[in-house]
Amino acid sequence: MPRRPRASRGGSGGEEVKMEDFVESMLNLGGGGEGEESEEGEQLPAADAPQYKSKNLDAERRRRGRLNDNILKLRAVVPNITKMSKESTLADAIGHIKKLQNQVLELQSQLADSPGEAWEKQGSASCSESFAPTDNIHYQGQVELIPLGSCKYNLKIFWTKRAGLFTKVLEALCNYNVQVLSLNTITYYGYAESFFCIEVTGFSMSPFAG
Amino acid sequence: MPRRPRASRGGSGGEEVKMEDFVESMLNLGGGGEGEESEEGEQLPAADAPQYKSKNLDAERRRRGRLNDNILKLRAVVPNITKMSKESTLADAIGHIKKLQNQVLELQSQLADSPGEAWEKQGSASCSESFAPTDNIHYQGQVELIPLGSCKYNLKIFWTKRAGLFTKVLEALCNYNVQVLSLNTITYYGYAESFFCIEVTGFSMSPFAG
DNA sequence: TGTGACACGTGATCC
DNA sequence: TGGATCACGTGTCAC
Repeated sequence: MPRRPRASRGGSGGEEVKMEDFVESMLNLGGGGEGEESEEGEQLPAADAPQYKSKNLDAERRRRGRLNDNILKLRAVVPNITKMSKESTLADAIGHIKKLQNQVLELQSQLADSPGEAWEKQGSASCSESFAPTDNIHYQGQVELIPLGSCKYNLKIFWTKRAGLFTKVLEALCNYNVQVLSLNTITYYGYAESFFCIEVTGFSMSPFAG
Repeated sequence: MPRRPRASRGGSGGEEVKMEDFVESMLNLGGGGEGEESEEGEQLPAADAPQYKSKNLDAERRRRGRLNDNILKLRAVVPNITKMSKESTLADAIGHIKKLQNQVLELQSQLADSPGEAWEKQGSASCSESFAPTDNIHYQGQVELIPLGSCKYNLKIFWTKRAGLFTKVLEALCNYNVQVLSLNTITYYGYAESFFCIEVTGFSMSPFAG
């Protein structure tokens, strides 16, 4: 029986007065106050008293209104509402939040997947948040080179999208006898980030080195 | 005053009995039931009556418990809890759902972003759901070519990731005098999808065509 | 008929 | 000391 933390037991003798107020207000509400004070009048003569409002009656009303407003707003942003009840609304909101979080994780893992299959192990920070285009950082170009093995590197280039720029980068790579093993490019709002997994060889079988 | 739809005014004469039950239960609760039935005994002699429970007392308790459980679970899945209150919990949940939905939309637009800046207008279906790696469809390779203008195309290739394969594709493009204007590649769980924006020219200034 | 969901006003508690 | 929040038991409505 963990409930019922009532029964403060130790207050002054004023409890009966409060109880009487409570009973009176309940009777007033039950009677409605229209015209049938006949039965109530004989029980409690203060039937025409000005309602004996509790201290926090309207505050509690406001609080309930805010809570219900939030329940309504929550019901507005959750697409799959199974039942029009508070409990179902909360349960659906919980399920929707979990589904959205899984979706975000999946999309981020798809975006963050890199050619070297071990990009994070190289110490490069995961860039889930810094990718937001609302960051007011203006890059003209940013290059990062991370050695992987003997001749392998991860090349990370951040730039502003421009037609023909990608070809120039490939040209430059070819000039250094670089072979592109794999490549990821993410473009968003005029920016682009490319992750090359490259291998530097003394010679090249590809016609690019011609 | 839109509230207070009470005062049904029209019930039978059994209202006093219900009110008495209510008052009695309130008094019993107020006393706590430990040992000080002295004052209550003189007010209502039915202090040892079996509580005169309302019809739906425990049902209401169960309902409240479920609601609070859901509030707790909701508070568990929302990361940014500003205040430990029901209202703030709901408000934070609403904000979190909105943030997650915006994040999902942004990530999906990043994934669906294509070099031609108008990939969707070419009739290619938006692939937010079919990208899920849990789809048990095994591709050996899939190529799609969508004409954009006079000499421009969108080339869409779906393959299984393999080292050196990307170089072979670039070789093939070079053999057709194709210039890569821009490129998006998304890799996930061993699969890769590349979106080329290419231009076919009779000659090429890039060294690839050598 | 009765069962569940709600709104209501209250007392208690925390700051 | 008030203001805010909460749990409580009730009456009422709908199915």
